Amino acid sequence: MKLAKELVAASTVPLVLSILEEGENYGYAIIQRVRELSQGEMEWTDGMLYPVLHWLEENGCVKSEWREAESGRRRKYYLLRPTGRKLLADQKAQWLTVHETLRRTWRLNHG
Amino acid sequence: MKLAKELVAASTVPLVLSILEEGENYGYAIIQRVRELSQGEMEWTDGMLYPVLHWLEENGCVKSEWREAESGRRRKYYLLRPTGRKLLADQKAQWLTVHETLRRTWRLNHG
DNA sequence: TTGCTATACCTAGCAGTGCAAGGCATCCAG
DNA sequence: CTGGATGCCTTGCACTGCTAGGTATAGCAA
Repeated sequence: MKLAKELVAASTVPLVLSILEEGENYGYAIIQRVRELSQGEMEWTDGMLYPVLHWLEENGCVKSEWREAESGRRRKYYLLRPTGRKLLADQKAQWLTVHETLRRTWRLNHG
Repeated sequence: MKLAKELVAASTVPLVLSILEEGENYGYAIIQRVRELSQGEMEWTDGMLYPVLHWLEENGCVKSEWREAESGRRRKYYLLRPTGRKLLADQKAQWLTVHETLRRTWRLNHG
């Protein structure tokens, strides 16, 4: 199933923050985690993720650290900061508000 | 709570279609219905709704009929068509896919 | 050694569009 | 006769998502 771009846009920040809430992580792995969590339904491109990560850092929601993996590769790990936790809580609340609104009609329409 | 514009964008079409699934309706009333369903959390402007309604009609998802209300006002009623029902089912499935993805992380993160 | 795939990160630039802002008309209450 | 609620419509451009392109290294196979 191809997901509408609006839906992808709406879920990007909450998903990234949620994944970072699981623990520090780096860009490439975040994309794979999204694939896992969505059971293959969501396929992010790196070109859409990195700008989001940079934005989150600029706004104090996450901080980043370069690290060397055992493999020898350089990875930029992102960690959630308090501001990011607040943003996540807010985004979660927003999502649930809309979800409840939709669910209300779906229930009425006997879904 | 102010809703992120991405989230509003993502929910517009599914919400409009869901409301029309409840029964034929017209623009102005749809905006009020959204306010009701969201318990005041979502406030749509007509400037964002009408173009969506027109798009849905152009694409055969709904059809419209001008009617005269008892009040004497002219209203343009929209009714859901089979194509619109299909789109709604698809949008609903998409929404639930993303919702499940988010819920999975939230559950893991012990929300 | 050469080439291919997976890993890993970055950003410029512009196509595409959401929606604010503005316009029009009618009904009713005060 | 004024203002607010009802009711519909469209233009235009500020904004931005994401494509497309760039860099680099590890590991493997031919």
